[in-house]
Amino acid sequence: MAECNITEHKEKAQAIKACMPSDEKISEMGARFKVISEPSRLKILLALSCGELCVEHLTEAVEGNQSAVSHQLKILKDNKIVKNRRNGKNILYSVSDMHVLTMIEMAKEHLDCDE
Amino acid sequence: MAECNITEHKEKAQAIKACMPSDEKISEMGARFKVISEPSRLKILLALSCGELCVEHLTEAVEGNQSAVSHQLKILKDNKIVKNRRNGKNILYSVSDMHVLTMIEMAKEHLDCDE
DNA sequence: TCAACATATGAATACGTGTTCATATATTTA
DNA sequence: TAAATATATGAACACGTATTCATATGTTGA
Repeated sequence: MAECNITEHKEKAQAIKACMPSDEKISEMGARFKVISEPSRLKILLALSCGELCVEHLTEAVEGNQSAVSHQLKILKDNKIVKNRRNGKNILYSVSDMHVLTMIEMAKEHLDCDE
Repeated sequence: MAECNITEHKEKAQAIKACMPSDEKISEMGARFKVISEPSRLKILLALSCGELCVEHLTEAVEGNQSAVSHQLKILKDNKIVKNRRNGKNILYSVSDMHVLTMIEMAKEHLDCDE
């Protein structure tokens, strides 16, 4: 974070406003977190972190139903967090954004510490 | 992540199911991301990352209204992401969970790379 | 104790979104 | 080409939740 070391209290708010990212950038950051905040999507990503999977096996792995998984995969794909490729009748999905996996891993470890 | 290197495709789903965290743990992880996914809360945390602030100045820094900021602060506090202390008429808030700041910082840097 | 200030909170509203059901699209096999 | 299989998608519904408004609570100073 940029430096915001002001002495005056009232000016502090102004200084912070000045170094605050744009609303657009904040929205983008939030969107990123929101995508991985939904348990159903998180579960899908945890499954895909083990490697490429077709929708059928993925659905089985997360114990969901096919339609719901497809809907969530679309959201993940639109957000460029997963990618897919066709293989015969199947479409194989895999994680394309390793950065989110890192964050998920961090969150997981953080929880492990608490217990 | 645990090892999931199976050769058989169908068994893969079973293996992934076996090493999948519990639904409860997944929900907790998701909740953690959800708290910092809302732009208004993200903005508050970015402001507080510069140091302790009272509600009034915080409200000014994020250009919000007092009630909305208070509501979001309650959510952040309930989730143990911020803490507060009274100082005369004012209540000063600060970040208590440095781990989320790290993740926010990561997300911010990741965005900076794309542009 | 009263007035002024700072913060919190309850209720109402509006809005986004995850799930489900039904169905469409696409690919392979017979 | 028809049937079977795999995946995607649109619409309806249900649900959570952020914001706003009005007001309550708590603190200080006169």
